[in-house]
Amino acid sequence: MSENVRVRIAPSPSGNLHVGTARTALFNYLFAKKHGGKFILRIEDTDLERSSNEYIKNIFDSLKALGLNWDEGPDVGGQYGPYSQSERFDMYPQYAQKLLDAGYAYECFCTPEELEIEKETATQNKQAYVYSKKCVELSDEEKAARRAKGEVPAIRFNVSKTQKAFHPTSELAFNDLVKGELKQDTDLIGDFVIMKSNGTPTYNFAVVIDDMLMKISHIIRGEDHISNTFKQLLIYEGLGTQVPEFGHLGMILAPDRSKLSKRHGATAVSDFVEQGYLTEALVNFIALLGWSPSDGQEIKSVDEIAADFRIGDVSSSNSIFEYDKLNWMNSQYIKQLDIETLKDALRPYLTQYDLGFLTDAQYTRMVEITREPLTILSDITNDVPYFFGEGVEIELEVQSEVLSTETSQKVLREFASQAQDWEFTEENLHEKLDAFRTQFKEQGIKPKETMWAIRGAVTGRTRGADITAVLTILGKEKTLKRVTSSLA
RNA sequence: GCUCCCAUCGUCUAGAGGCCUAGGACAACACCCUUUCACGGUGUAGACAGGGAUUCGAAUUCCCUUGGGAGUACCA
Repeated sequence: MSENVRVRIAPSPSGNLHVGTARTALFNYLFAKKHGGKFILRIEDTDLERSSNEYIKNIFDSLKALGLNWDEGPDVGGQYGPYSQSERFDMYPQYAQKLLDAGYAYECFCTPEELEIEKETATQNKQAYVYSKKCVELSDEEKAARRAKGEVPAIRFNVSKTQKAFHPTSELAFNDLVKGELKQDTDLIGDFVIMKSNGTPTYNFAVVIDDMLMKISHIIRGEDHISNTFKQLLIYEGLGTQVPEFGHLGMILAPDRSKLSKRHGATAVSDFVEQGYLTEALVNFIALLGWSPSDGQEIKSVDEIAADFRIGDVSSSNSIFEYDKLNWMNSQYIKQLDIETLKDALRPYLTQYDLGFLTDAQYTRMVEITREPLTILSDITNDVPYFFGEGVEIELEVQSEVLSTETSQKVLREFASQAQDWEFTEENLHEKLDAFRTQFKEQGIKPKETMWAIRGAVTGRTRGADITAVLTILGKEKTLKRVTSSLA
C-alpha cells in the first residue's frame, strides 16, 4: 500500500485545535510516515457562521508546534485543491446529479414541520426514526407543480435502493482498521439529505466527495463517526468509486468519563502551551493514549513513534486524559532541554520580574539551580521572586516559626558578622558555609536549622534552590542587607 | 427509546488458550541519598466488571447481565 497512502485531518475552524483532534491528526500523521504516504490538511469551514480565520491560524500553529507538518493543505497547496471546503462549493452539485440520474438519490419537498411530525410519532412508538420516503415516488408533474409553488427540494440519498444494488441483504459491513468487522442494518438508516434546499452539501456528502477527489486512501478518525461511515460507504458505492479503508479511534475522555470540555480546564493544544507544557511532551503523551511502544520505552519522539507504529495495535477503547502522567512527561522533557533553550522558554513566565536586574551569567545560573523541580514552565513564576529586588518578602510562617527563634537570631547575628569578610563566589561560600555549620553543630544546633535561618532571611522561604548558588547570585551586599533586616 | 462501540491495577497500557501465583509506566506509600524543597535510587500496595458456555486448560473464544461511551438533524 505504500506509495498510495493518503490520509487527512479535516478540522472545522469553529474553535482552537482540540487535543482530541490533535490526537487524530497525530495518528494519521504516524500512519502516513510509517507507510511513506502523504498527510493532508483540509479545513472544513462550510459553516461560515462559526468559522473564523483566527481559529484557522490556531489550527495551523498548533499542528506545526506539535511537529505534524502536512504535505498538502490550504497554505501549501497541492494537486487536489482547493483545501478549504468553502472554496469547493461548486464541486458537489454534479455528483448529486450523478446520484439522481442513477436513481440513488431523489428530490424531497418535505417541510421541517412534516419531518418533525414523523419524528414525534417514531419516538412515541419507541421506534428509531427513519424517514418515510414519502417523496421517493413523486412524479415529474408533481415535482414541477411544487416547484411552481415556489418549493425548493433537498436531495436525499436512497439508502435501500443503493444497498440492494450492491449487497444481497440489508446488512452492511466493513473491516475497520482498528476495531475489526463493524456492521449495521441499513433498514435502520433513513434516507438522509445530501444536498440541502439551499444548494449546499451536508457533511456526509461533502466529506465523501472531498475524500474521493483528494484520493484519500485511509480515513482514520474518532469513533463518533462510525454511524456516518455506513452512510458514506453507500455514497461511495452509489458513485461507483473506490471505497477507502476506515479506522476508528476511541475517544479521549475527561477524568469523570465525560467528554473533555472547557469545564475540565485546558482542551486546546494552545491552552496547554500557554500553561507551560512542551509540545514535544504533549504529543508524546497523546500518542500513549491508545498506543504503546513495543520496547516499553515511553519517552519517544514523533519520528521514533512513527517507525514503531501500527494502526492495528491501537486500542479500540476510550481513554481518559489524566494530568499525572502528562506532568511527569513534561518534567522529563524539561530536564532534557539545553540551558539556552530553557532560558528562552522560561522568559514568557518571568515577565513580572525585571530580568535586567540580573546579568546573563546570573540568569543562567538561576535557571540552572531552579529548573529541577519544574513540572510545567509556568512553575518558575513562583519559584524565583527572591532573586529580584533589594529586599525580600518573608512568608508569615517563616517569620514566626523560623526567623523569630532564639537559635535563628543567634545564627543570623553570627552570619552577619562573619560574612562581612567572605568572598561571595560559590566555591568559597561552599567552604565557608560548611565551616559555619560545623561551628554551630558543636553548639548543638543542627545543620538543617542553621541553613534554614539563612535561607529564611534571604529568600523568605524554607525551601528552594541551592542556597550557596542563591547567595552568590544575590551577592554580598544584598545578602547581608536581608540578613540584617531579619535581626530583631 | 432505538442502533452501534467499548470493558485488565486509581490512570495509560502489555497480554492475540497453557510462558500469567497477570508485566511495565504515571500517581500513591515506605526507605535511602541530602544544608531545605526537589531530583535520583530501592522497595510496597494495587486489576482480568459479574454470570454462564466451549475446552484437559480462558484475562484471552461465544452468550447474557451490568457499567461506560457514541450516534440518532436540510450541524459538522
